[in-house]
Amino acid sequence: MTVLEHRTYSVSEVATDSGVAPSAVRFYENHGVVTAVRTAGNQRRFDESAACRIQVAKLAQRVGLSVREIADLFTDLPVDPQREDWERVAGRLVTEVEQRVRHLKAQLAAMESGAKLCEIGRHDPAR
Amino acid sequence: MTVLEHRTYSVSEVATDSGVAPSAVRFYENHGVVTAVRTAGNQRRFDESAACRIQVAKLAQRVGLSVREIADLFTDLPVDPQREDWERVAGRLVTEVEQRVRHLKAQLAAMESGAKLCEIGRHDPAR
DNA sequence: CTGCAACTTCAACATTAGTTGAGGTCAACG
DNA sequence: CGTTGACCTCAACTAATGTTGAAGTTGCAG
Repeated sequence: MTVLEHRTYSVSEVATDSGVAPSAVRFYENHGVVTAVRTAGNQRRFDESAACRIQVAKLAQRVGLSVREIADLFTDLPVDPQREDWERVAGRLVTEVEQRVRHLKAQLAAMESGAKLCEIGRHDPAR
Repeated sequence: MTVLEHRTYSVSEVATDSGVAPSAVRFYENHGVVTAVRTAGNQRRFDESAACRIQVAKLAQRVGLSVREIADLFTDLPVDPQREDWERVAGRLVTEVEQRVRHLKAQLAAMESGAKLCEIGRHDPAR
């Protein structure tokens, strides 16, 4: 039973596949969103999941996560992640975002029902 | 029937009431998140809604809106906004965010069901 | 092999979202 | 009416998220 070596991808391939610039791919590697191995000549080689990570990263940024938070989210994504690994990460991402949306809604609701429309937890007496 | 002049607030009052630094209050005024009138001596005076706008702005940033987008969201908030004005703005904010979350979920779902776990709309032939 | 497109690093630049500090003015308490 | 804390503007700085360009290296097609 051979260990089938999946093919690798260069910076520009990952860039094309994920829809970002090559410079962004390098940036994401520097910040732990994707990881790469190096060739003998020091060039980056990514696995299949790299483009996927970057696509997810762009989606996550759009709903308020920082690059740091995204890298943290991916820390327990194994090399060659399987569907269930992606499902777990996607689930955690959605949970986090839904929590932020719940917080948003709760605060908005509190403000709308506040006496002066917007005195959430303030009420400093002397004024 | 007198036009009851609601009291005004200084930069540091708005800062305290909204939980940000005075420098941020000035920044938000420069970027159209809040508006101010000026005293004879050129000092900013805000209405009650200023602290509220900033609180909403911080919530909105947390779910991915830029300062520009937030200022745009507030453009049709009248002076001395009433509950229904806030409800309209809050509704638009929530709608926008929920749209982003729907997009996130849809893309994640598409990626999870994709053949190679992550080839959403790419499939370039020659490779 | 050779040549050239794509790669490397590094530093500088751009933009967004603020903060800090200098130098000067205002307002309001006593 | 004077003092003093809060205000004003402006410029410079920070940090995050990238992009651009210079100078040099690699890898692959022919």
